[in-house]
Amino acid sequence: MTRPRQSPVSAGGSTLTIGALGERTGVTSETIRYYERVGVMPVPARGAAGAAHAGYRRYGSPDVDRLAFIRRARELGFSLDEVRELLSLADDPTRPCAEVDVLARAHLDQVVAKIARLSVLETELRRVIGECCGGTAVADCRILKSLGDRAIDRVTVSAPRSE
Amino acid sequence: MTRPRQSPVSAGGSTLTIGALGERTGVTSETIRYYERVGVMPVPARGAAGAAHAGYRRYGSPDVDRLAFIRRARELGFSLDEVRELLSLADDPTRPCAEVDVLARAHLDQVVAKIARLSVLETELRRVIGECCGGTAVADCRILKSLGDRAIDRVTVSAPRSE
DNA sequence: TTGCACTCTGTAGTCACTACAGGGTCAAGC
DNA sequence: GCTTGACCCTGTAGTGACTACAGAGTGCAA
Repeated sequence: MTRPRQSPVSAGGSTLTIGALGERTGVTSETIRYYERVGVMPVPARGAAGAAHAGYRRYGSPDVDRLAFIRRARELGFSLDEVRELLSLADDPTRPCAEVDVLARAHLDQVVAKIARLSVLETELRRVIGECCGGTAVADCRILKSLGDRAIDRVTVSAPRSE
Repeated sequence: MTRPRQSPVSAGGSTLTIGALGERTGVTSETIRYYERVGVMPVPARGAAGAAHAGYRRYGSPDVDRLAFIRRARELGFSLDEVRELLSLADDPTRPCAEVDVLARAHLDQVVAKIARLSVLETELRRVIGECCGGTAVADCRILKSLGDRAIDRVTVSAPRSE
């Protein structure tokens, strides 16, 4: 948590260590290495043997941009697969913009569907909580009784995992 | 998908195979075994050696009830840890109902928070999509440009993983 | 006897990280 | 020169809630 030493690469320099890159983008070093491993971040150059910080990853401003892009897409809820797709679209400026639009709209649909499912859930939970009579023992607990019911069958909640 | 043979245990019988239990509750055999492994479903009796279906798991109606309870709680978005807690509450009828209420309310809070985060995300996505000018090449794509921005910094979206 | 549906165990994969172990590299302070 | 401590390296394993598969056994009908 404390920050007694500056990152080994100067703040304004064009080459950044993984930690400095992480600081600029709000991503941890471990996550950056993970992104490299799964191929959304490129394999970077390394400090030469004998030079300062030999073997350390070296990043430049295109990497900052790319990582910021990834982070923002992730914040918007795109999966890493979708991010990969967006990046490959961005890398080839001749491809049609419509592809991006399709991706974004599909994602929006997912978000809207997720909100709808959660809203059903909220209503259901409020109903279940509202039934609590304040009894002292769970033997009479209406919440548990309600969970034992098939009451939710009334609404269409499909896969619970993607809630 | 086809169903040419009936489950080996008669539909009205008191002992069910794992497949029959799954049919009644909409849970796959693999998931039921998983629930057993992680301790939310009890270790069931088995068919005796020499008897029919030796070694097969045998379930009764309490198991149907328990699994239905689990499934419904999962549909309401409770984690398996929370389900375990709910079940242990239900198993001891002398414990106070308030504990269940606390669990359900905490969960409701999470659901409400999740909806709020997703709604921010929806707005943001709609804005981003609305910016698409219908250009032909991604070189001019405003969606991609917008993803390159720091525009979302205006809103508070924290961990993307729990979206 | 063959085929098929179902069951068994055990292991590995999914997603997007996160956490660690066990080591190397540097700079500052004593 | 030595220690301390911040940072970096690789590789592996863990998370939650399943899902998928391999390779084997069981039982019934044609």
